[in-house]
Amino acid sequence: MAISSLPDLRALKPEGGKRSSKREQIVNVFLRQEGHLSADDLVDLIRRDDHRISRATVYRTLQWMVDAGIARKVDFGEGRFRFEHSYRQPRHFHLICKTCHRSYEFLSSDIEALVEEVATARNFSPSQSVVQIYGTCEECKTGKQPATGDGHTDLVFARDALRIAIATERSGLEFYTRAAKIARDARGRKIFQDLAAEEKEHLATLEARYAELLQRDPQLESRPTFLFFKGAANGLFAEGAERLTKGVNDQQALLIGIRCERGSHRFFKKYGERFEDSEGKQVFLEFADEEREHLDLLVREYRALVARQGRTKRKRPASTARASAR
Amino acid sequence: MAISSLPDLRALKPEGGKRSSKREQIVNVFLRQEGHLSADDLVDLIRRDDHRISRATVYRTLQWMVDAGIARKVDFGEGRFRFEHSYRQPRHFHLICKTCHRSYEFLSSDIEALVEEVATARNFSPSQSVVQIYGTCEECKTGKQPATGDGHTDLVFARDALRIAIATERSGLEFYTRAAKIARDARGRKIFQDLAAEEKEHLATLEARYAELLQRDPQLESRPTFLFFKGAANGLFAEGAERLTKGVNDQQALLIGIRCERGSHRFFKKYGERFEDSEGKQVFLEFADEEREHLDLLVREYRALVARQGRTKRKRPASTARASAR
DNA sequence: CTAGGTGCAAATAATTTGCAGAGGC
DNA sequence: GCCTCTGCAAATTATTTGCACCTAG
Repeated sequence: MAISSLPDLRALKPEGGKRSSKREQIVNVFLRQEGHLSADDLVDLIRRDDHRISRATVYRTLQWMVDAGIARKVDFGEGRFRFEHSYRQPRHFHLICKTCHRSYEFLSSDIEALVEEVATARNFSPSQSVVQIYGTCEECKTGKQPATGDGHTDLVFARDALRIAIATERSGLEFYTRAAKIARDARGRKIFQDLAAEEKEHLATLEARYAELLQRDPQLESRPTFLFFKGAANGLFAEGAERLTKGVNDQQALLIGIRCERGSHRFFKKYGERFEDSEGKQVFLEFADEEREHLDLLVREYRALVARQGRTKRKRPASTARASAR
Repeated sequence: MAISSLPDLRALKPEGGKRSSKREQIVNVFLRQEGHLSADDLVDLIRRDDHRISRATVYRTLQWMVDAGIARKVDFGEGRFRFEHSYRQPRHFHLICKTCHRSYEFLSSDIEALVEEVATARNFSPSQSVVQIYGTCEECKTGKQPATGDGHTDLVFARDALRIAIATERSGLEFYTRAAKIARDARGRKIFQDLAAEEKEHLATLEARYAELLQRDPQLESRPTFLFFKGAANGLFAEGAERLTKGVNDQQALLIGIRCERGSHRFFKKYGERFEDSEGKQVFLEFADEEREHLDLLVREYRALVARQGRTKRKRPASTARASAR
């Protein structure tokens, strides 16, 4: 939850309003806090520094922050609102402990997808969704402190992004290795071998980056998952790799690869774009680019293959012509 | 949302409190309404009949209803609570229109499962979860009335239960038909054929019931989905049926069948148990029983097969012995 | 000088509570 | 008669607003 480096407030949408020491003071105190503050919590905090500040100003500043996109108003059903900063904080869901009233954040690409589906089925245009799981947290159940406190979300997010990227890379490596093995055409085999080599190299890079991340926070690995995504379990290429059996020819293998790379590229791009500037975002976007390159390579190769076959055989069937189009 | 037949209030947890005309009046008006009422809405409604009723009494009665389990307090982030009756109403999620402030209900077994997973991963004991999708509803976007109003949830729920049951039955029929085709042993083939016949018969029953349901509400089929469940799309046996290829022997086929029936039985039982008495609940529970019988039959057959093989061959391998245990 | 920021106190809005009277058992 | 329900008015809680004053640009 903590913000590793405070945002530059001067750069942060100063539109509409003149500089005011009070407002800046409130914003600074707010951003320095972690967790979900109620207006009252914030008033108390501010009054430690300066007890000549009015409740109304705090409310007004909170509203200003929400409008400026610095803060988000969240409702935990307590009969009052709480505020969380949105700077570097992606939209997320909450686990809310009814005993200690603390709340924990998580993100689930899977739940998001289902929510999207439900909305579509009902012809509903969703603008925002709330997922709140009420219950009892581990601490309140067992009485003991959980091993991992509120780690820096930034790092945890980067960790989860890297884990997904690594799983995808591993399944990609498996995929291209298999593809190279069953390839019939020398040229096709070369492509798959090259891609396998590239995946291997990239995998090493990602793993190094992961190790480097762990060094920055020794407990990082034991912190709970923040970003849930089922596709990560076996990697996004796992299904494709499974389909690569002896009977598959080069063209089919290319098509399966294209489908996997496309899915992967889309996932990483979509997620990368959603976040504020952060290490995790960077991981997502870099990976998306990587996948994009592979995708382009495969598509080029596929087209070349089809063209060669067109010269040899009669002509390519309409269906594969369609499939080769982006 | 409408209650087809009003519950018998006298039977409804009258514990703790004497009969009071005012309370009964309020409860009756509340239960007659559909949708999500705010305390104020209810006060207005009550005052149409009797304007000598105090706001405080309405609040007290609402609280009483929540305690008695007749009503649920829901928070749509408006800064005040709304109330919905829980009689015959399973816990559900909401789509909330920010324009017209209406809300629509849905249930998603899939989202529930993911929520459960997240909670488990975080060692969190969930007691309740809130899923709210905010946005714009179809009416507010297009301006025209949606074809289907607020249908009786009871009927829609029964419809969805039947749809899932039918899809499962269809995939079950497909599964047993295939299994009978590839069975090597005459006895195994007989079992699969019998089950296929049974599925066919049961399928006809379910379809008749579905048709009967449609007659009760001619628009029923066009009402939006209430219960979302991915497994329904192809039926719970679809995956199993796919695995039934030539290479599969009778023992393996039985195992796959057992796995499918078990999954199916569990799903229907779990869902059936969650709801208040209703047609949908009945559909779920009856189906669960049916699957349970099939499951038992398959398990018996599997054991018999293993025993026979044990006499013929050396001895059964440990792994299959384990698999045959419930 | 002037628009916007700030404090204070009063206003709202939803909901709860204290208390005295009313009514069922 | 007792115990609970009920109405009324006052209290509480979270938040907003009116208004006069203040301050940076």
